[in-house]
Amino acid sequence: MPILENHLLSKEIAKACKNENCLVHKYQKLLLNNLESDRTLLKTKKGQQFIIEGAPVNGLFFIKKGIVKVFRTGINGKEQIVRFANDCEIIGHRGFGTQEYYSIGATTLKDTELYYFSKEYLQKLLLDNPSFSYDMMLFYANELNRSESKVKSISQMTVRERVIDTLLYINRKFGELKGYLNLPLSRKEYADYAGTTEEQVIRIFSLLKKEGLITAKGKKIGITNLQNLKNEISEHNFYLDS
DNA sequence: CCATTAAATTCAA
DNA sequence: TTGAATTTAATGG
Repeated sequence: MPILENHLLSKEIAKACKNENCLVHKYQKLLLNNLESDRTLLKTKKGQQFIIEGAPVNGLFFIKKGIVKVFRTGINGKEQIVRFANDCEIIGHRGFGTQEYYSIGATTLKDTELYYFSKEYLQKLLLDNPSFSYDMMLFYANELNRSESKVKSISQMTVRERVIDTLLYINRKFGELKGYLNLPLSRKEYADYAGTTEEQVIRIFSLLKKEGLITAKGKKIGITNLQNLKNEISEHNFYLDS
């Protein structure tokens, strides 16, 4: 790859990602500027599904820029959203090791650019590069932690608490933009993450509005009393940053 | 869970 | 930029 192109690519990444822990950022020379680098850049439009449950695993996705929801479909056909992911996150890692098929699906929530690395190439990198392997291991450990917390939250919290927890998660992860959560989600998506139904979410939102804890204009949700929301779930405060 | 109405979002002219 | 068409929210049974 020509030097100039490398340089532009690096600058582009540095701009897209200011997170020091971002693996693509940290290992960009290894991942992107390597001669043997086996990657493709995938440009998807909003609402596009790029991982289908049950499809064979050939590699791993890194989000270059955008937002993605990762979900699993239950027996009843109900969608359980596992997590939301934005810039620099890894998608599809569960199927990476021994698994042959994806156990999750992933859909973009806005126009998103993804890097796709082949399994073979990443395996080579992991074998050759201890530091990269270590960071990947930390990532997996953290993911495991997170998913265990989530199991707890779904089994021990009330519906109202889970909805509040979801709001706080979105707030933590995506922040606010002029008074509203910086990610428009449908009530159904809140429900799918909180493990409840659309109607429950709508009713709880109405209550929270009456109580002056949140405001809502369509898909734009504003948190007006963050502290009180936190207080309600404080006895369960096992959520780790994610 | 479903039906109805209100509201918001999208899309194309 | 508008408003008609479509999708989504909210409520009550």
